[in-house]
Amino acid sequence: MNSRRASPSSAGKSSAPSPSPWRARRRDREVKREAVIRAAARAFNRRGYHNTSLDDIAAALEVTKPTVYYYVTNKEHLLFQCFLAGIEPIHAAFREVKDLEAPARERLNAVLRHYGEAVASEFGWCMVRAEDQDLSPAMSRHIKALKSEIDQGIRRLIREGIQDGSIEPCDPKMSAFALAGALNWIAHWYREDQSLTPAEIAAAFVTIFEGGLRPRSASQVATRAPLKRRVRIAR
Amino acid sequence: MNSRRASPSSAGKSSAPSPSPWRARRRDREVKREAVIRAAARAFNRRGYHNTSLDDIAAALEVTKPTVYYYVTNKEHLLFQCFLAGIEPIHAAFREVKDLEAPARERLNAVLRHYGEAVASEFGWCMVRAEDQDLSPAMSRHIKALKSEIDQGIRRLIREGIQDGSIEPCDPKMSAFALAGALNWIAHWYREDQSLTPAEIAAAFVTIFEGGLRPRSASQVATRAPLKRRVRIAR
DNA sequence: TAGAATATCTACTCATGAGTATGATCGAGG
DNA sequence: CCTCGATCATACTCATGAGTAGATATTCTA
Repeated sequence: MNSRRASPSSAGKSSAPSPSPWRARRRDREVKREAVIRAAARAFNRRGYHNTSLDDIAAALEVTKPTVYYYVTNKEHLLFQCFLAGIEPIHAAFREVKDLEAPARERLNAVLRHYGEAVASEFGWCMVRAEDQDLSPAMSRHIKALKSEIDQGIRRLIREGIQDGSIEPCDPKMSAFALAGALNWIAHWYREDQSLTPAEIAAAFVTIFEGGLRPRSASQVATRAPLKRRVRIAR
Repeated sequence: MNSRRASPSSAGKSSAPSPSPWRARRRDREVKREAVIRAAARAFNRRGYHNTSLDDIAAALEVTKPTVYYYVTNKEHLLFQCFLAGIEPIHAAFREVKDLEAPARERLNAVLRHYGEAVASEFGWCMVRAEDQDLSPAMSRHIKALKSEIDQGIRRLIREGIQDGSIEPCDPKMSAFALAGALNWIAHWYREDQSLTPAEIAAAFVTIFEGGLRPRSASQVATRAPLKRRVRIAR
């Protein structure tokens, strides 16, 4: 983490003489800034936003609070940066899928897989839990807007799927809520040390969403209580 | 909980006829206590646990903070009470369904409907968001245990459904996470003034869970991009 | 109506944590 | 070697909010 200055020390850098130190400095600074954001994400993830002090974050980086403030303007912005880092891959997924020739259901599935992986990522917690309360009105609006984009994107894909016949007709709004909710919730239970990788989890979820609980095979075996479980009417 | 002194209070009670004032007092107290808990739930629901001070709750009840402390021991217990109030109907749903003769899928659906309604209730937020962080270790364990019971109950119903053929074979753990997640998330977006009632939302979700996104009808129309949307391969 | 529970208020304490003022340090360029 | 700017630490301020001490008010009982 602590990238001490890599200091190429210039020294006859090709012919180009001088803007290198400036550039190196700026790059260093950006690296450190990202380290701060990652440390914050990890801390928020573990203890929650309100139970994480900037002193905690600083301690995790082995620096002091003013140093943290040297890289971010305040705690709220810090959360916001974590949020952005978490949500970016989802936007990327939409872009990636945008111009694909494929039934909308498959495009939706691709987005959902990326979505699930993003939620299980280091920044998943921040992405999922930011906004609600504990944010200034302005910031809250901003985050809500970004989240809404994603919601609308999912709804659109569902509508397109219904149109092209690849998705069973349904209420796009409710379906989008159900899908996003299931995936968002991953942030509540997933921890690194899990047996499944984020990709595997996302894939499992997509399978569940696609198929539903009701058996596809016509079989439809028992419709009565099968083996054990006798009724004890008289309670 | 608070076992108030049953107060034999010595004094030849025995034949004594009228503990009525005592009883009335106790009832009053219980009513007020519940009012405190409801007020807290509403406040937590709106502004979140950490952004709600006990002064806020007191103000909502038009009393002062010490009065609130007269009815609950501290903020954490207050959240815990809200949690219990929220989770009770879910436990009730399990009990209700326990001795039913019906395919497990239908029993599961009944539970999920109650679950959804509970999450959309006044206490839904507290039930869903409690535990995580911001709770003492002991309380956290307690709440986790109660939540785990519900999770295990859902998994059990899924397993039973797979056995009796009413549910498509799947990973019970992942499926339970998906279902609970989708329903839990309702607490994040549902507000009273919605067009749909909690019952309607719960029903809609169960329909989605059951059927899945893939069309049931064999039709399977377009498998290619349908109308607009031409590819711009060259990026 | 005295006197007890019971119920509520006024006016604090005290810890925590966000954010800052100010000074030290260190590398680079002159 | 000295200065300058970038970086980081020490040591604060200040607001907030949980929880409490010690009244006071309100009933009900005797």
